[in-house]
Amino acid sequence: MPNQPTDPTPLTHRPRGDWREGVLAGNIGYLIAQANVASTRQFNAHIGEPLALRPVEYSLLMLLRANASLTPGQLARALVLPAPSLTMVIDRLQQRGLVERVRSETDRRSQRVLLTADGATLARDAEQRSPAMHAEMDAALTPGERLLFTELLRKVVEHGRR
Amino acid sequence: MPNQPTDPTPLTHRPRGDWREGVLAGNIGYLIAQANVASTRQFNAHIGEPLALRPVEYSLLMLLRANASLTPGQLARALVLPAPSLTMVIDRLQQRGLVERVRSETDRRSQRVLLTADGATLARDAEQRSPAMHAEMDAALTPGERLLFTELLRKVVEHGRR
DNA sequence: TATTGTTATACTCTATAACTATA
DNA sequence: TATAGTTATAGAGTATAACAATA
Repeated sequence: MPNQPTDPTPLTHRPRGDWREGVLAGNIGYLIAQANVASTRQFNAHIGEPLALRPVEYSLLMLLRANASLTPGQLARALVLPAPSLTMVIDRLQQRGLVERVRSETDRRSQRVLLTADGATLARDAEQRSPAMHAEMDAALTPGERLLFTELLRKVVEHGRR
Repeated sequence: MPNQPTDPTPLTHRPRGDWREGVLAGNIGYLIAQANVASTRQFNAHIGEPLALRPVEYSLLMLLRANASLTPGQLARALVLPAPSLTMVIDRLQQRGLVERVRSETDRRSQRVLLTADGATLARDAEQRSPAMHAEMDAALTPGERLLFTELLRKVVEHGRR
């Protein structure tokens, strides 16, 4: 639980360094964007740079690890990415030999994306690095807070989906 | 408080639509990125499109509303933006007549950025639209959850700063 | 020499529209 | 006509290095 000492100064007037945040202090969108910067930095340090994976590439590998194979359409929806962007992501991963595309026999328009052996190895490696990445985030939160935070994020994401 | 009915299915194996999230379900970075997409959409609907303001431009105006004037250096640090990016943001706002740059008399290298009359009017308008924007986010959270969420985000951001 | 801010440039990310091929 | 996916293209965001002016 967040258990701040009660500071009578309104959040909007509390100085952070040499400036005041004003209404931004309570602005969820602003805070989410800032948190996104921080967590992206942590991702890059622990997974992105060592394995040469971008956040979206990592997410895609994790999805294929959990689902064996998915269509580009499913991946686009899961990652909230427009289809053309997804095509490029898959192209890159395919060029690196991490995923392959297999055309459906029954409907030759559609295809399934799946991990190659190399892709599965890299995905496993990436997954094993997750605890180290989370350890850094966990330094900011107690275990209880972290669980709470995850649930609240899930609610916001779920509600924001359309 | 998040008060989920206890579902014995592990988070990683719960299907969302026609796929499973796997380890991403508990991945804070992934959730933050998704939440960022949702909140950016809400920002654009309520403030960004009606007032032709990008998120960073809105943030900058709110900071100037709270601080009267700031140097580009302070703004860059506050917005976690590299200096050249900030230059371009200020350029745009200046061309629209929303902010102006004033050179310091004592140290002619530095300058102060401040709102013009038009900028102050637009900033006030933008601030008045915030409640409507937050109302949408609030539909996903109870008032208590929202406060909690804000505090947790602040902790993560604070800790991720460097 | 160090600092403030800008210019130039490149690279990534994202979004839209138009297209191909199947159905 | 509708759907799955791709190509082409443009715009926005972000990062780095080199520079000008001032201290």
